[in-house]
Formats: sequence, C-alpha cells, structure tokens
Amino acid sequence: MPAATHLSRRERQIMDILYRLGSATAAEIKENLPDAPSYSAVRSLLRILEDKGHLRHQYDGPRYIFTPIVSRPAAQKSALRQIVRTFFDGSATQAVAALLDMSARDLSDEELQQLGKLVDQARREGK
Amino acid sequence: MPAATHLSRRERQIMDILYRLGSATAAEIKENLPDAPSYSAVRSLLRILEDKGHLRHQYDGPRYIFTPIVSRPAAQKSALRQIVRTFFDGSATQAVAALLDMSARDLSDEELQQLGKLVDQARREGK
DNA sequence: GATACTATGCTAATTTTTTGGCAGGATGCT
DNA sequence: AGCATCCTGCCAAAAAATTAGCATAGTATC
Repeated sequence: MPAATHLSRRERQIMDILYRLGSATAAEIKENLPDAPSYSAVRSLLRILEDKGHLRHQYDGPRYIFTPIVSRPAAQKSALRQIVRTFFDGSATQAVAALLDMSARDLSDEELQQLGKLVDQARREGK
Repeated sequence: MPAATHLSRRERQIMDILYRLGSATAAEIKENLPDAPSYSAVRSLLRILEDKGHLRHQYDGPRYIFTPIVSRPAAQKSALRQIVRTFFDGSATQAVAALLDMSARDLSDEELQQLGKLVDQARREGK
C-alpha cells in the first residue's frame, strides 16, 4: 500500500507513464521520460519498482512488458482523493466545479448532457 | 517553471501541505510531514524550495510563515490537468464521472443541485 | 538579568536516488 | 555460421536528496 508520496521523482514519473499508457516496454518508458536517462537507468528503476511491488512484468515475445499492480480505476480514485484533499478542502463539489470551469469549452454537448444525467442520477439515488 | 514532477519526494510533501493549509510555519509543516524528520531538516527543505522559487516566506511576529508562490487556483488547475491526462486519457468528462461516482453519497442535495446548474450553464455557453 | 524556549542560518555528513557500464543471452538477417 | 541488434541482469560510480548538528539571535517568564 505504498502511497504515491513515497515514490522518488523518477519512480513517480515512470508510474505516471505506465498509468497513461496502460502498460509499456522499457524502451517506451524511456521515450516518455522527461530528460530521459540511459536505457540501463530505466531498467534499474523498473527493477526497483517491481521489488517495491508497484509493477510487474510479463513476457511479450522478445521483451518485457511492464504493468502497474494497482488497477487503473483504483489508482484513479486514489489520485482524485489526493487532489480533492490537498487542493479542494476535501470537497469533491469544488473539484468538479473546477474541472468544468477549466474544460467546459472543450466538452461536446453530448458529454455535457451525459454529465447532467450523472448528476441527476446521483440526486435520485441520494433520496 | 518547475513542474510537480520535478520535485523530490520531501519537496512535494511539503508543497502539498502548504496547499492544504494555505500557508504554514516550519513547525506546522514538520507536524504534518509523514515520518517527520528533525526541525533542521524541514528548515533545509524550506530553504531549498524557496531558492527554487516554489514558496516565499514572510514574518509573522517571531517566526516565518511559508506560502506557495503559485496561487491555489492555478495549482488546482495544474493538478487536475495532470490527473486528467495521466489517468483519464485526457477526458475531463471521465474524471468528473469518477469523482461523482466515488463521492456522490457524500454530497448534499444542495451540492448536487449546484453541480447540475454548472453543467446547464456550460451547455448554454457552449451553444 | 538569568534562564528556558524557540526561532533562524549555515554547514557537513549520511542516505537515497539516479545513473552508466559491462557481460551474457536471444533474435534476426545475410 | 557470422554479424549486428536488442534485450536482460548485475554492479558500482556519480549525483541528488535528506538529514542532523551547531552557533546565534529574539522572546518571554521569573
């Protein structure tokens, strides 16, 4: 149950990449790392992260594919909780409001309609 | 303009505390740090963060008060953007849906009503 | 004003992180 | 088979982060 706050800088960068891509090879991770170090360095980090239980690898033909241990949905929740707590005084409402505010113009009407439905649904369930 | 991904583990922990509390003294930060180190260590970190331009200090009677340089609203946006990109394929809608899903039962009807209004408003503005 | 307390500034040592080097094995191509 | 390429595993050096120690100054309390 290692919190993200315990990961080192590089470790966190790698886990972020893995959650973004779903899973990846060492080479792909290297490509996605800011100020990418050598391939060897990436491999070392991956080994460390695996030792710590943050990811696992499996064979895919001639190379390894690395995948996070914690499922994406679980990691999503955990990340959101962290943000809500740190930046929004624990208020999910404030967080949603900020999300809408910063991305409303990028959302299609379909998406907004869908969100409206989700809110209505939550209201019905709450009663 | 150093992104959060460039902060070291302790640096990030401290900035999180500062964004949670708004601003804080060195002692308060020490209290809030997981596995808190010595006061001296905290002071060192604070000096480093100030050198890097992440925070500033001001006098409050006999001690310093430390405050983030980047405003809370700006940091909120930045944090949300990061989450949306890393965990939700860049889809704010998905993120909102996840937020609603994980916290709907904790929200009051007033809050849900408010969110409904925000969505409606976004739809009207989009047209 | 002496004492205790808490603050700061600076510095040096320890620990962790981050990195690259090198050897060996598999794959693929000519 | 021979050669080049890409992978892995292990290890050790280099760099960065983290920590504590110590000297000093301000405040308050008695």
